Amino acid sequence: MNNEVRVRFAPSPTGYLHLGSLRTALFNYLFARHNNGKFILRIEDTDQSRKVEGAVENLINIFNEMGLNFDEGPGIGGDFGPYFQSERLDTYKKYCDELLAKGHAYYSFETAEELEEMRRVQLTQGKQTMYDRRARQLTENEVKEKLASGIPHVIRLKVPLDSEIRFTDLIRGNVKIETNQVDDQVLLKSDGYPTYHLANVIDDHLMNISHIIRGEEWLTSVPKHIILYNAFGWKVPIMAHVPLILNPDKSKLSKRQGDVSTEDFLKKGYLKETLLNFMALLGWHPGEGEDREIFTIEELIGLFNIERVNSAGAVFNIEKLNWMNAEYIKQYDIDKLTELVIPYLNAGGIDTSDSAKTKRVVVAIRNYINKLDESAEQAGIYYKKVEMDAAQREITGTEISKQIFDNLILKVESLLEITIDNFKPVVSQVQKETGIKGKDLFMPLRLALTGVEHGPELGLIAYVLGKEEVLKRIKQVNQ
RNA sequence: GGCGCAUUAGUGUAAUUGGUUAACACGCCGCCCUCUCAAGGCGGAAAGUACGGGUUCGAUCCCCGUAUGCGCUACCA
Repeated sequence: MNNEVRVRFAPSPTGYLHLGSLRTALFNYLFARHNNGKFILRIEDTDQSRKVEGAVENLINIFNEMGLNFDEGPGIGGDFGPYFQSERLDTYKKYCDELLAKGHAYYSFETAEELEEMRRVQLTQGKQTMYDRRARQLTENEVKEKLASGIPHVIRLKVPLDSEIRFTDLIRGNVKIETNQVDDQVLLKSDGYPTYHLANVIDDHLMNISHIIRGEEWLTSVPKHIILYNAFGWKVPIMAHVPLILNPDKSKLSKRQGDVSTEDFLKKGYLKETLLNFMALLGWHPGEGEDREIFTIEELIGLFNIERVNSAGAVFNIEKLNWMNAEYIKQYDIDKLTELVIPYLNAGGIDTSDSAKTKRVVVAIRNYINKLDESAEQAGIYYKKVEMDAAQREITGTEISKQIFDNLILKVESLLEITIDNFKPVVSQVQKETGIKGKDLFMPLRLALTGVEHGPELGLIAYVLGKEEVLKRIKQVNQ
């Protein structure tokens, strides 16, 4: 027996990665890495009606992009494959037969309509809606006959009655549920595919999963799983059910109220570092005395502790996400950032072939954007032609303006080049020498350089345009 | 309806597992910087810990009840 930590992320391939799933996966990842364990991907594709083409490839791509690497899974390999549940049907069948043989499961032959009718009646009687376990009454011969005549059937879990299941959740503590509340869950569907509950338990056991970290929506089905583990005589993995992520109105985070897919956030220009950092802190905190909120993934791994995950749902606050993303953008390595920004610039119709200028532009705009898709808009001013209307031309044409321009031209010409912070002192110098200050000084300059009355600080603009262009633009206005 | 889980400023969280003026961050407001817009700096408003009972010398923290929210209640996961 070894104590290796092995956790899994087990999504059903729905076509995109929900933020809630990303966080669940992240918690699994952090937990695995923190404990030098293994992080496994298993695809739960047992619902044939919900199959989505290309979903698995897409999923794996996103994880690669996010830098969350699996140790085992589809396309990666591992000793416990296959990692698609749809390829493990024989295994489920075999274990289901074992359950049948041991009397922990039974055949059931109701049609969908019969079940619906049963539920309808229960509802009108104000009773709990669950399978009334009627097929438990079938005699051995009746079952044999029905089987022989080819009536479609499912196999159900024979839940032990009048007892109680207790378990400990790493996040929630002790939970207790009476078995009479537990449905005789279908284990094997009439199409021969297992339900989540059966496949999940068998795979977690066979794949040596030590800890199950998954969404809160599974909490109430834990008793079914425990009954199964017990029926097989298997050890129950340690459980941790993480809280849900909520919309601002506290409902479960859903597509109706905005984007929920990780891909969408990436597309808008939220950095993967931001997303990881932010999602980790949504419902988790490293503990007392820690006021930082910006963490690298390595730091998160070092700090992570599943027991410190909060047990209440957390509202997804996009304002704070924006703030954090802006923080990352401001600190990011400039070359890497430039590389990331270029596609957004191009998408906005900006030509980035002058790579030196592009980099200067990124330096200039990084303090002004929350996410990368705002880049083109912010950068526009650096690529726009100077066009002034009559009123603006009047400002740049005054005697005062001419004085400023003449003075400035000489100074700029003597500069080797305009750097990020040497233009401002030059303007101050002009101010001293001409006695012109404030708006009178800056507005003519701003207009001459950009043709616009608002914008980033002049020093930045001059830096991006460069010495040559600055002189050219001022001289053009100063004719 | 039944069962389960949750509940600290608008939001995310903290509070040495009973003793603090209940802290930090986002957001908001104001001031400073300043040609403008951001960024940055400084400051402020904002919860008496859902409510009601206990236990205790003392409860955000432990127990019970109520309310509210959410989850589950499928041959979906």
